[in-house]
Amino acid sequence: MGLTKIDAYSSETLHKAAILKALGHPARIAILEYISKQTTCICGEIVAELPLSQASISRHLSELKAVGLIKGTITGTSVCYCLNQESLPLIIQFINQLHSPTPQTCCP
Amino acid sequence: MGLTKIDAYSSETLHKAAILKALGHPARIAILEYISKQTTCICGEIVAELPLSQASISRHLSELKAVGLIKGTITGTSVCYCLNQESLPLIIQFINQLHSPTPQTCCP
DNA sequence: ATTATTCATCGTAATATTGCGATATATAAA
DNA sequence: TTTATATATCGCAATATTACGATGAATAAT
Repeated sequence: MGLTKIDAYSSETLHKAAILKALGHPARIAILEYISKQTTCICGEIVAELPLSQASISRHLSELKAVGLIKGTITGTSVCYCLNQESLPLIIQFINQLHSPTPQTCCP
Repeated sequence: MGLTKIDAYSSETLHKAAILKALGHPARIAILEYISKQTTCICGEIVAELPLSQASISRHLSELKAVGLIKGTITGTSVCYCLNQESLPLIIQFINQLHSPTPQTCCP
């Protein structure tokens, strides 16, 4: 995060920022969209979906897992991933707070 | 963005990632929340709101403006900022796509 | 037991981000 | 015109991110 002064913000602000930062990369968006399209969890098919190395995909998955956006379960030699729905309401609430139905009328 | 392979993704994926990345910093979240709390646009009060230098705030504002999250209008010597509601539906749709009402039942 | 498969982690190079002081720019006020 | 005020931009140093090959760890298959 560069030289961010993290002690200047509330823990909730930091939490939201961490999740949104994890969402802010095209590979991770592609991963999440792929997972969300499936009806069951995904076991070891993600590397084939994106033009990134296995090491890079694993890193992105671990970032998504670190902020709680996905859950992973080991089954045999592969790992099954699915979305963690519980992580989303915080972000939905934040975006909705910004998306007012009565926008400010100044700033033409 | 480090060494991101941007040519591997659709422009819509890149667009979403850019907006979410802009949202993924606590200072920018604090700025947006402050702006959203006001009923009118904000003219030159943001620097006083956060413990960052004027240069740093200006940089964050320009990043938010670059991805279309806010609009700025020059009035005299100050600049008035307000949210750009048009930028939000893309993100709302993305999050809603993830937030399925019937979550996957595997991955205990 | 050995080998194959799957995923995680380490180490490294290239690039991006963050924050700040200093400075530029532009309007307002005197 | 000069001065004050407000915001933007430059240049820098510190740190973070991204991607990959190589390697490690753990289970499955032979």
